Amino acid sequence: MAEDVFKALADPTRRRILDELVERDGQTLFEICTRLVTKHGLGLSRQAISQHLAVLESAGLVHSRRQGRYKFHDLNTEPLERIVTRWLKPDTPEAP
Amino acid sequence: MAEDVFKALADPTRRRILDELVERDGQTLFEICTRLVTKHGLGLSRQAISQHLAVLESAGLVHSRRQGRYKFHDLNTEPLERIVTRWLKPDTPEAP
DNA sequence: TTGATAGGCAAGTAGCGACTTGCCTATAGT
DNA sequence: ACTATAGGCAAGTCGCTACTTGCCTATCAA
Repeated sequence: MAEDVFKALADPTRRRILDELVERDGQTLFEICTRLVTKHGLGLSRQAISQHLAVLESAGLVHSRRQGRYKFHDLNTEPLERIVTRWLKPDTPEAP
Repeated sequence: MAEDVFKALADPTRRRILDELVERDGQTLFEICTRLVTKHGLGLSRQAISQHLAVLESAGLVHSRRQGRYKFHDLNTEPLERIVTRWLKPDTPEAP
């Protein structure tokens, strides 16, 4: 649903997670945690990030694949392209 | 800020308002109210819509011009185009 | 001027959402 | 078998936000 995508994008931490995944796909929960802490100084618990990833996944923005005791997360930009074109009129002038 | 744009888009009622404005620009508060009620069956007070319009306006998604006792609202899609390209890699394959 | 229309301001309420804490499961290494 | 690592589940707290209610201002028509 578009509803889930918009709600997923509403949170700044979740957008940061997408930022990290667009840099490198296939990161685990712990990798994302340490990245958010070191690079952005966010002091969040592991569960907070886990819940954010669940929201992103149910919105279709992130796919995950389990492998042993690791769970790798991949970015999926497909839902992003759909939602915004909703309000872009077909005659909207493109940047020349 | 992108923050304001994402938060503005997070609410389904505000997205409906954008839907109405993309159909016809320059609507007043009362026009938007009656449209939301009749077309979508939303039972919202006038102030609720007014507050939603304020959020959309401070996000830059809606511009308003006062004229006498009327206030006309216009859609502005410019912020929309910026926000999503953030996660679209340059090598993202376009639909052929 | 009076009444009706279009809109604004402010306080209060209720529910959702982000985050934490505590405990539990499963896989890997030794 | 035992320990450490990677992750999950569930309940509880707290703050934000959507919405309402009540009252006030400004413009237009008669």
